[in-house]
Amino acid sequence: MAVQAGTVERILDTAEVLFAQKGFAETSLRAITSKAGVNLAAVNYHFGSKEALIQAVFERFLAPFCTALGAELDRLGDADDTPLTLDQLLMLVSGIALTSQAQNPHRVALFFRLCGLAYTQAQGHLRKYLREHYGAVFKRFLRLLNAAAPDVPPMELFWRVHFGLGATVFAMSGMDSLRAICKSDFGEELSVADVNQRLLPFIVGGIRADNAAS
Amino acid sequence: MAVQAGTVERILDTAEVLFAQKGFAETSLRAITSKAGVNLAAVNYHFGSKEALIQAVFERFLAPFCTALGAELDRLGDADDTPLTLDQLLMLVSGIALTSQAQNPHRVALFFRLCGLAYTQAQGHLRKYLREHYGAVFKRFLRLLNAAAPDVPPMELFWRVHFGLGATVFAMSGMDSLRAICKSDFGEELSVADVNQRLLPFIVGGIRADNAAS
DNA sequence: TGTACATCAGTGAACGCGCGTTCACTGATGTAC
DNA sequence: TGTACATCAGTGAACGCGCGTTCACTGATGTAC
Repeated sequence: MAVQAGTVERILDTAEVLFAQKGFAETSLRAITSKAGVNLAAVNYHFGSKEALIQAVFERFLAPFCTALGAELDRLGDADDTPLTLDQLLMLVSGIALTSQAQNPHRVALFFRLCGLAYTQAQGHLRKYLREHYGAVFKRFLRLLNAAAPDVPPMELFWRVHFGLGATVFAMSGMDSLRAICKSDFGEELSVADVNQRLLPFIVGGIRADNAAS
Repeated sequence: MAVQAGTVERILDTAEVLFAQKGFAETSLRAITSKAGVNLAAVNYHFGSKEALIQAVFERFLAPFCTALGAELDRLGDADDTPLTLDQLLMLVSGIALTSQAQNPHRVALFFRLCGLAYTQAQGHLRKYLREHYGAVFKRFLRLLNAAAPDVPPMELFWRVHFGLGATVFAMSGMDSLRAICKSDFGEELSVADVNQRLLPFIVGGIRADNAAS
């Protein structure tokens, strides 16, 4: 009854916010459905299970992002003739992340928080799903990074990329509390974009660092 | 009955491992007590609640670490006469983290994983507890970092330290799966110490990076 | 055009289950007189 | 030395609760004849 616009979308919209706020296990289907104004059984009707809902939340972010990233990489050409610099590559990803969620940039921070949760919470099914669906795009990007930082050995780069990923995820996850501390300690109110602007040089500096002595 | 050695310790030992493996919400008291071989009611008897058990797990790590760190900082002298370098400071923390858990270095990775969980999972009570008990030590350390990197403005440093913390937490959290990927992709089996050795230059490089233009 | 049936989004109530917590209790040990 | 009582670690069973999931059902819409 009452075919209001987009039950499925309302569930996804609500779920992504609540998951990011409290985590997957801590957010009940009852909390999601009551806040979304839909019937409790609607989640299992449309998605099949809570696990499938979690995956659907991630897919709604990642599918447009990966499509846009792939298209942009195709456009710039994969060939080694004009390799992109490290800064260009990171700016590219950061820019696509922002524009692929044109609606509001806040969603990007929210998504990284979900990524952080995906890594730290159990959710083995989710890690498997992400690897299977998006592992190829990640490897393609890693190859470009290798071309952009030729003096960093591939394995070293592998680790540094993950360190940078960690810094990003952590910064986005703790964004709100860190910004609050920053305001109370330094009296400056930074936007999400301000934090990003500080994050990029940190990562570039980390990736470019001199190799450790033995 | 049967006063076996250290019911309390057996609960803490088991809880810290299970929490790190699966998260706080996902680990039930029944799982902890049955694996520890103690009665289910023993947790509430000795700790009062599950929340209090979580805090006790953190305290058992942090108390000796902070004591050792404070003592070492006292020994080196807080005064500005011979400021420590960035590398020295980070090596100091890393070294104390390792030696304060003399038993086995594996516990350090485990602890950072718990820290990652503490940040990403709800657990508001835990963040409050950590800030109240250990915020002062952290601020003291931040002041020393400021002295060690005088050309990085304090607020910039604040953010970069947290980026570095994020990289650390994430690396330790995902340590096992990252090491597995590293082995399958590069054929090299790294130890936890090897990963740490790669992490330090990344963080130093990130903190030392040139400031972003505007 | 009218009727019978199929499809499908959505519903309300109930299901069984595992959870953290509680409570009356046991049995060993220490203490006072 | 002996007895009564207090303390305390630990126990077993039960408590109520919120959870994800299921199921029979409704009512609107589309389709075949």
